[in-house]
Parts: sequence; C-alpha cells; structure tokens
Amino acid sequence: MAILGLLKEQELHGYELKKRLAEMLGFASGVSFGSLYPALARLEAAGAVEAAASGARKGRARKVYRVTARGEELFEELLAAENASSDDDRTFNLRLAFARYLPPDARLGMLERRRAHLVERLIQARSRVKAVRDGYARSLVEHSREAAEHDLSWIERLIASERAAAAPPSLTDGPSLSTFRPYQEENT
Amino acid sequence: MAILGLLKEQELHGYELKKRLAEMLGFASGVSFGSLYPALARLEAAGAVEAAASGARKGRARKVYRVTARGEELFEELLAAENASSDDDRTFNLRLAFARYLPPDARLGMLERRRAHLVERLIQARSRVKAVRDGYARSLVEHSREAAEHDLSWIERLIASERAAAAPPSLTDGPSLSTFRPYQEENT
DNA sequence: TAAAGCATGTAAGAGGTTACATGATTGG
DNA sequence: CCAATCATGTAACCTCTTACATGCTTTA
Repeated sequence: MAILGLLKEQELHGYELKKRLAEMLGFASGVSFGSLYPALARLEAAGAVEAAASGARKGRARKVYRVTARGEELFEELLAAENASSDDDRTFNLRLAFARYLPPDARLGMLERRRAHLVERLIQARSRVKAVRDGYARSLVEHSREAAEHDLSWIERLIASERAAAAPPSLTDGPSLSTFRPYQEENT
Repeated sequence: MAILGLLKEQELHGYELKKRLAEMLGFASGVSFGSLYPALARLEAAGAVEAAASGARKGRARKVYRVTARGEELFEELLAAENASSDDDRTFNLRLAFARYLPPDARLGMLERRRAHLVERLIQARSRVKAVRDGYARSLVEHSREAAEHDLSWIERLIASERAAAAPPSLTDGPSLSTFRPYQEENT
C-alpha cells in the first residue's frame, strides 16, 4: 500500500522509493532492499505497477515504476479495507497518511474504528495500572496509559475537525454531530 | 527473553504462559501458539528450560516448564545485550519490564541508550514537522513529535530517579549526577 | 584512480501467522 | 451430553532480514 501510494503521486525507481518510505514511516522502519525489490516484482507480476522507459544507462538501468489502473484499484481496496489487521499502529499511521484518497465517510469510519480501538486499549491500560503495584513494570504501564490517553484525545480532535469540515453549510444541524461523544471515564 | 523472564518467577506451562505474555505485552501483541510452542521446544533443545513433572493427566499432559542454570545465563545475556535490535520500542519495553534483574549500572546504561535513541527520534520528528505543510500527514508528524517529547521526558524522569536511588548516601556528591543533562532544544 | 554512493537483484535462514489435528476437562 | 475451554502440537505459507553479487556514476 505504501509503495502504491507513493507511486500514485510520482513515478519512482526502487532506490528512491526506499528513501521516501524511510522518511515517510519515520523511525522504526524503512524497508530493506531484500524486502522492497521482491515486493516491487510481486506488484509488477500482479499488474499493479509497470516499469516506465528505463533511463538511458547501460547495464542494470534503473527501472522507473508507475501505477496502472489495476494498481489504483488495488490501492483503494487496501486503503478502504476494514479488516482486523488495520488495528495495529503501523497500519493505521500508513492509512492516515493516505487518508486524503478516501471518501469522507470512509475516512470518518476509519477514524472511529481507531478511536474504538484506543478506548479499548486505554481501558486495558487502566486495569493494568491497578494491577501492577510498583517497580519498572509499574512505570511502564503508567506511561502506556498516558500514551493511550494522549493518542485518544488526538484522534478525537481529528474526528471533530473532520465532522466540522464535513458539515460546514449549516451551523445548527445537530444530528450529524450528536453521534459523537468524546470518551469519558465512568469511574474516577 | 520474555518466556525466560516469566518462567524465572514461576513455573508455567505453555497455555498459561501465552496468557501471561498477552497481558504483559499488553495491546499489540500476544504470541500465537504456532509461535510459542516451537519457541519453547527450541529453548528446551538448547537446554535453557526443562519440563518439570507433568501433571497427572492422561493423553497429552500439560508440560510445566522451569528455567535451568543455562537458561538463567541466556536470560542475563539477552537482557544485557547492547545490540542494535534493542532500539525498537517493543524490545525496550520488554527489557524495562525485567530491568530489576539488571545490575544498577547496566540498567542506567540501558536507559541512557534509550534516551539517546529518543532524542534522535525527536530531532527527526521536528524536522518532519517543518517539512510537511498540511493534511493528514501533517497531523501525523505533529502527533509523533508530541509522542516523542512525552516519551523522552518520561525516560528522563526514570533516569533521574534511578540516579537518586543509586547515590543516596551523600546529598552533595556532584560527579555522578553532573553527567546527565535533560534534552533541551537549541533553536526555538 | 580510488572511495563513496547509486542501483538492482538473489539466497539462505529465521521466525511469525493461520489453519488444522487431537484429545481432556469442566459447566450448564 | 454437548459446548466451551483447556492444552499441545504440526504444516503450509509468507515475509522479513542479512549477506552477498554485480556494476555504474560521481567526487575528492
């Protein structure tokens, strides 16, 4: 999905693609060549990308890839997928980076699913905070609870601004906004 | 390492181990049986763990594992390892959870390496914030910068309390404390 | 001209996931 | 007694990483 998304914006060859992926995924990532080239080969075999005219170099010329119509379809599919694998952080971040390609409702759905996931995570983190008395593990669970709270409020801000952007014509139409309620703990 | 660390505290069989691992690693984890049992078999083959007397069940009795002397050694090695793979979040969290088994200086070293890693991450995040103008990607990099700041200050608090605990006898011995300086940005 | 970086690719090996297979035990 | 849960394992498959192989291009 990352490859297709990047190629969608601009034709690129593998080496350049690797650099873009590294800065896009930021820390904790960057694919290796042994992962990237086979992936490109698979995508080409599947007809999702094609190599444009190779530069006028001798020997192993660099292959500039471009997304095909089939590739666009595949990208939409991957981006819109509501499967369970979209639950992990890495996948969500990647999806959000390409969220502009999603229709507004699908985008909102993605954010809400993420929010639900984070609420669960927060609940879990809180129960672990109660369970672990002290030591490094305690510090760890407290920090992960704070991180979860932080993530959650971030997502809620995103959702709010998304809704605001989705329904700008009228300033007094309650229904579309009334569905969303920020997470509030019941027992404090 | 996680398996050895848990078994070090208490003899357990695979199924129970899986549950403990799931709650220990919290969200974003929990090993599958297809991963756990082969891992246990590898550890047993390596002489790091051994099966205690199996419960009095017929058929496939459950195997209660216990750490051997060799296993203790292996655990120490894995825990103390200063290799590059200790840079990722998952590994660090796992290590911190078992940090009580490390000698104070190694523990401090681990925290400092983590801090250095987070400082780098923060610098990277800040440069990306400058690079990305707007859209979802912008929101993403801003959030990851905030997360990095949060993580960093958490680690610095941990380091501070570690140092405070390491040198309690004298209240005025500068040297051991003077080495550490919280991260402050130079250009704001 | 030698080193560093650009550029593409393959091979071996490790480890993980899902799905399958098997059987015991407990609770409604 | 039937379903769920406990409990252990195997097999097929997939993808990643590391290390290797190859050769061009730029720069000190």
